[in-house]
Amino acid sequence: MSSSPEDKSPAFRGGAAFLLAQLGAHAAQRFAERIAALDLTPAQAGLLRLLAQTPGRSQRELADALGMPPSRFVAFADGLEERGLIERHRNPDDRRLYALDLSDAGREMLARLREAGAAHEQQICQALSPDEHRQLTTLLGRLAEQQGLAPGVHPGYRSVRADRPARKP
Amino acid sequence: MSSSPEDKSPAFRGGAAFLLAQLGAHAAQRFAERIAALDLTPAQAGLLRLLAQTPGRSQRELADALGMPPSRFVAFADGLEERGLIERHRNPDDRRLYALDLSDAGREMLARLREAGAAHEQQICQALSPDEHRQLTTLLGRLAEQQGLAPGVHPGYRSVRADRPARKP
DNA sequence: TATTGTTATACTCTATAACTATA
DNA sequence: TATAGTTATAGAGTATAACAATA
Repeated sequence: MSSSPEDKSPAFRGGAAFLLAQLGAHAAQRFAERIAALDLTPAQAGLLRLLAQTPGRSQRELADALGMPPSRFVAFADGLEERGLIERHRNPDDRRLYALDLSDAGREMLARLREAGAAHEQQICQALSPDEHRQLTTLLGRLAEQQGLAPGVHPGYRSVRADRPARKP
Repeated sequence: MSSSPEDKSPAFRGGAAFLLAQLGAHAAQRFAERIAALDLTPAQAGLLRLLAQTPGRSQRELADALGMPPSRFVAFADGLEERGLIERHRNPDDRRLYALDLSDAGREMLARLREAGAAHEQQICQALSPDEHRQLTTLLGRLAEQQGLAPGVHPGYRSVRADRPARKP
């Protein structure tokens, strides 16, 4: 059996950058499947977390933060408002602006979202010891910081159906 | 200034799973930008690598490996064949099947692709020391193996325009 | 009858560009 | 005039399902 120059033990799986892309897509997909039980997409979860962090932001700000055009944000926010998870308040000082906030139901949903996130973290990292898990988190955090990535958002939020598990016919 | 229970030094960026999704999307995007100079998409690069690894596979096999429906694979392979990077050979034993292979030009392109991959690896991991870089690769490899990910392919290949940098109007 | 490759079509998602209301 | 939010629309990308050739 021949062996390429890339063939290292135990099995060559590509460099760190490729593994990041592969594992990142995998992790995002699994998370999407998990929160589908809460009837949420990753982008919706991202908005809820964003509103918990900084309440009262305008739709334009939030759309920018999520990387989606304002026109798409409208229907996106509509869905969450109809389900009673977020509230739109008119800004009395500038009546063009909405201030978006979490409702009580939204805060409850966020708590369930955090549980899902913790379970997800364990599922993805189950191959590692607690010490290795911490090492990995530290290394990844340094990479993210150096690459200039904003905490809490990732490009997958741009898509409405970002790795949605299934589709109803 | 208040501090949430998640707020650890130096700045809370989420768990390892979130960082994986974030960095993975980022790495995939940067790689796409880089190989756009070769006029290749990530999925096209994936096919070239797949053919280098195992030549002569049928379109159906390759479509399955890339996670795309056979119907879409046709136009996908057409593009690479027209550019002279791959060749379709009829299988004499079973005339329904094509055997796809790299052309000489395809092999040259693959060499440039490997250079791009190495530069990409350095760009993404520049925050780490050589030793940390190895640690990270090892940890990620263990994660990928435990999660059952096939070496060399990732779900982003499913999309034709997977994180393509720009679009011509 | 089953399978490979292919084409056609209908459908979803999307950005772009108007439009309104406020400033 | 400029900006926040909204709506409409045309275009791109997609899966599904039919199709032809071969087994």
